[in-house]
Amino acid sequence: MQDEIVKSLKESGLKITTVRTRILEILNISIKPLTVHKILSEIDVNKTTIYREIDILLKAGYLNKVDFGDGNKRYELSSLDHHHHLVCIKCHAVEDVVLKETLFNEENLISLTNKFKVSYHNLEFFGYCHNCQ
Amino acid sequence: MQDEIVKSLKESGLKITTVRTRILEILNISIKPLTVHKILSEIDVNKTTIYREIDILLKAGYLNKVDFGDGNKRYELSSLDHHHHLVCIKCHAVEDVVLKETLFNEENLISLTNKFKVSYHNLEFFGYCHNCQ
DNA sequence: ATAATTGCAAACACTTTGCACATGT
DNA sequence: ACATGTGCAAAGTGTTTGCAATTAT
Repeated sequence: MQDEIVKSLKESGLKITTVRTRILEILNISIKPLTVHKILSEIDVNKTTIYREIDILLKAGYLNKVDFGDGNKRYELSSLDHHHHLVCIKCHAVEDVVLKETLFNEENLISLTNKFKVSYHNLEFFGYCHNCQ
Repeated sequence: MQDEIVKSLKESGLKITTVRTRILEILNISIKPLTVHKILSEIDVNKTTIYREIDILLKAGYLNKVDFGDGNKRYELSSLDHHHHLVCIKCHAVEDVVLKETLFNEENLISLTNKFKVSYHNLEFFGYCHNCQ
């Protein structure tokens, strides 16, 4: 694991355990956000531990929760550049996409016209990937 | 219930039942998308019936599923104009918002550069409402 | 040494299934 | 009459809790 992350974890009062390291590794390798179920299948560990660990990593800011609206929560590293996902309705392939226009202007408009201070947003696109069209 | 909807329901082979009518009424009155739990608290009906009914109405296209990422699925009438939500992280108030720039252009770009045909998207904003800032 | 981490069993919450009965058309 | 809708009990999933044992620092 990268020295930076190790240092950051220690500063958060988090120990460098096998499970913690493996979760971060698995998410680092994965090209798409993973469910608890998937992570569990990759590590020989009790499910309670995974749920607790993900909670810790989420709260400490290492992970982002991603929701594809299918009833399964997914997680990805928060260190990735800001991006959204293209989720294929048919084969469930997931691609990343970076918007040409950010939503930053929209968020500013919302702040002015709705008197609502936007902290973050969730945006995912659903449709058919190249192979499934 | 509006004649239009009654006609539409009948054409879909769906009967005009008390439960069905009440669900549509409740969602019509509500200013925000509702959870199954909330709908159940408003109607004296078995939970199984609600789950089944929402599934039917979703598939028939009368409802949209909305996800605020808190683990609870919410539903709203699909007859509403296309809009997104501003969800307050603190008091959980929900406002509707219509973007000045649609995501239509982005979806076209995605179609060209990613060869991915977008069918729909999910977009919700999270932050602090007027009162909670 | 001691605070953080883990496993296990049990509890919880949400959702679905099978089947018999009831209702709308 | 008959297809659609409903209630009930039970089963399925995903997630959390309490507590005792273990591990990293």
